[in-house]
Amino acid sequence: MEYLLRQQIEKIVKLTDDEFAFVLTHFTPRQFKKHQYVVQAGDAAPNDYFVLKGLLKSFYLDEQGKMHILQFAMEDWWISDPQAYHNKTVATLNIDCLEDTSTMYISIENREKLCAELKKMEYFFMKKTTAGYIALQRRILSLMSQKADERYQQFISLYPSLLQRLPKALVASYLGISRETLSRISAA
Amino acid sequence: MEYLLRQQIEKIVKLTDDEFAFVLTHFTPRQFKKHQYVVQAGDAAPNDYFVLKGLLKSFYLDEQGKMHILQFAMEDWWISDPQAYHNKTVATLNIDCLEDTSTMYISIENREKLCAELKKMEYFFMKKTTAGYIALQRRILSLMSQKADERYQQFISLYPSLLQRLPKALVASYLGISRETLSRISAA
DNA sequence: GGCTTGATGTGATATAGGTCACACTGATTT
DNA sequence: AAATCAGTGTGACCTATATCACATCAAGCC
Repeated sequence: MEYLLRQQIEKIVKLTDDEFAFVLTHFTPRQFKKHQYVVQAGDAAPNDYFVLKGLLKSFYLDEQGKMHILQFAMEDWWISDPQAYHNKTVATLNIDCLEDTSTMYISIENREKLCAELKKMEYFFMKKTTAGYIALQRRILSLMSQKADERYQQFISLYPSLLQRLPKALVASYLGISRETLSRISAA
Repeated sequence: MEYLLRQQIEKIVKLTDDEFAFVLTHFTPRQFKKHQYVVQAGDAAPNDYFVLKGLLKSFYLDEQGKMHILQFAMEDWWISDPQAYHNKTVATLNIDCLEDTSTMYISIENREKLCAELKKMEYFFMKKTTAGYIALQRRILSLMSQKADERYQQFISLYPSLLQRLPKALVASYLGISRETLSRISAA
């Protein structure tokens, strides 16, 4: 299934077979079961996971124990606690699986090595991070300028396939609204 | 004043005098006056500005003409419309000056060249973008999990120096709350 | 088959924050 | 000196959304 990873990388930089084989040596496969935690707040979180199959969420638990979903990740997406990962600190986020999940992860050490050894990969990660930055900025604008129902409509059009695999309560949490409000919105 | 730029870069990668001179050839100085626009929604926005002196804001105008501030930038900060910049599309954001400001900008073409020619700089931009990504994620969490007054307190402790240079109405817009609400909060 | 659990809907009520309107102060402009 | 304008405060009222409580339905489990 690693071809998924190669495919994604090659959307940005072309690799020879040897190069890809080299890239692969920096990754480790790992499986998780539904409900299993990949990252727990308070623990180290030195890995960035590329999803081959399955579905996960990353979330923050506030002081009142309320859950706020930052991200979902399904096939072909990446997920981590970026702060813990890049700054090599302890996680503030949690990541768990909504379905049985199969991943390939790269540790921050391996990533640094890989980037140093194969500049194409540094370029790849650069592009990926930049795209992520732009997406986050859009999300901030959406939180600031749109009403609950507009954000929901936007979610539907952006992620139709995700929608079908997620309970509505989780979509609500991602959108920053309550379960009940989302229920009333989607009824209308 | 270019030493400010060198100083910032060298927090992440060390440069020889020659290397920095080379880096500098990719930048262009430019001054703006208070109220002047640096980027206007609808126009191209192919430059990323490093602020030597002054203060700017980037903002989005929604359909109702309401302003939503995404970012401020003062000395030692960078500002652009990242989407327009990296994807070479037309701007959706506006950037204008709150004070007379002096910048050095790098066009996206020059940045690509520079990164290709001097891998240290690619590494520098990578670090900068990653840090930005993490900051945006924190802001999303803050918008989702904190009340207006908590967000304001956080802003005060994060950016005490900015606070003094900004009218409260702009701080309110950045925090995603109304002028009036901020006034009542800061009174309490 | 009965039972727990997860997902969803919906009514009643509460509230944070928005909106509108107006007042006051200091600058800046003419 | 008068006049405009930017920044700020504050009262009255409105509304989107949260919260609480309960009902329903389906699915997996003993």
